[in-house]
Amino acid sequence: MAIPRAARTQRRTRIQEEKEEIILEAALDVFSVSGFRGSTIDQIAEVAGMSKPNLLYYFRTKEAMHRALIDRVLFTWLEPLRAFDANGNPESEIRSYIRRKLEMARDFPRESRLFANEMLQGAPHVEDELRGPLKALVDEKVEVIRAWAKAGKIAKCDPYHLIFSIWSTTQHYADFDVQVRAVLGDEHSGEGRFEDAARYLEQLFVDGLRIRHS
Amino acid sequence: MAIPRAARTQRRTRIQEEKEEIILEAALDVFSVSGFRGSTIDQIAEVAGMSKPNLLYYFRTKEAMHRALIDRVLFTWLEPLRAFDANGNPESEIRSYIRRKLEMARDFPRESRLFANEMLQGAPHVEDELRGPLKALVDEKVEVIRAWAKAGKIAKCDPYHLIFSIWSTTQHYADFDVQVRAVLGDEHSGEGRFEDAARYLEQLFVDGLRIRHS
DNA sequence: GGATAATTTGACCGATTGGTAAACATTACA
DNA sequence: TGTAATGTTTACCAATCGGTCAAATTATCC
Repeated sequence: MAIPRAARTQRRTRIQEEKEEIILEAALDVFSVSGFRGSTIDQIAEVAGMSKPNLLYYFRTKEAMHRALIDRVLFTWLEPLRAFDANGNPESEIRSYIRRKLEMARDFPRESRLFANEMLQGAPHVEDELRGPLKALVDEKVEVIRAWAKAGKIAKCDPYHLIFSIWSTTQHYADFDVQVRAVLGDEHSGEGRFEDAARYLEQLFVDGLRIRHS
Repeated sequence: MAIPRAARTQRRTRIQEEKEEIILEAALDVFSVSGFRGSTIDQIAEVAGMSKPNLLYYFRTKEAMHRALIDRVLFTWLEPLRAFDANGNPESEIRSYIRRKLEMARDFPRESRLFANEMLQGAPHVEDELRGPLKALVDEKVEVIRAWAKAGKIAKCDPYHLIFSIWSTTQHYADFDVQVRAVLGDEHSGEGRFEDAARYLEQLFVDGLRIRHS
């Protein structure tokens, strides 16, 4: 008789690690496109290449799968912000933060969409994490930016909205990928568009559009 | 015997207009949160306060409801970009475009989320509209911006990515509303946050962060 | 007021949903 | 190699899904 997963206290088997990895990979495929409600265990099972009961042997509910996925993604997702260094100089820190976020949008678009889906639905599964760890981390970095502004190294601006604007502009290339491709047309939708985006965004944040006042 | 909706050629009844309005309103509530796949006709029927068969009397399928909703939203959603005037001066045009988009995020968050949900799912219902009318409109405005850059009124930059960045930064306040509230905390989540966002974004796009090169 | 068309609903359908039970197969380990 | 634990599958369940049907109700118009 198999022991229900939640009751296991022993170390995880090799097979467990492998299969759980495969399942989470498949779940990411499905959840990131259809959101929690719109995804079905059958879909995930098919992508994972195993039967539904087998899948439910490793994760007892659809919720548990989603939970495990969110937990894993949330940590790595905040890595770039964590790397934001108070001792660095504003220009290089902001430039590299934009670069890193953009790289994540390019290399982990499914993770970005999973998160976006969760936000659109009102964050029913992660609101605590948002109000807790996320807010704490942002508050910390906000102080860094405020200090820069106070020291005259950067224009006075609302640091919260500055962070929001970096998040939104970079994640846009993952979450709204279809729209970006459609608007740019097939000829400009190659991988070069991330380089274009990086160049534009760095310019925007560092220099603005340098609009001539008339 | 009732005449199937699609076959009707006569003018629409008063009741038809009212009920279709109620249904689309309810459908917007539901679809904008859960996306197409994640929403059910029963949910919409309950929000609309009528029985499921009654709802299906006005829209024969879930698809038809979604379609009608998307069609209605798409048009008004592009209104701000259409208003973008080639003859205006760059600063006021960009400022007011940002303002208008931000107002839409504030006043029509459900419409924004409906659209975002559709994008996340790969735009299965609207890809044609993106590649057609949307791209055409953007291309037109891109030429305006290019002309401004050529005339030296504005910094040289990729106009496509400029438009993307205005879209993403403004819509962020509708689509990621939960996150914005969580990070700002309850004390700064009042209606004033839209004024703060507008001030910050206008500054960003017009002047940038004026980072001192070190 | 009566006929006729438009609207509304309860009962129902087959398919799909999340999840279970138990038999069966495989692995790890003494 | 035997055996106990782990892993997998087939068959199935009640609930919900999108949607139909026919009967009942209501609005419209002469």
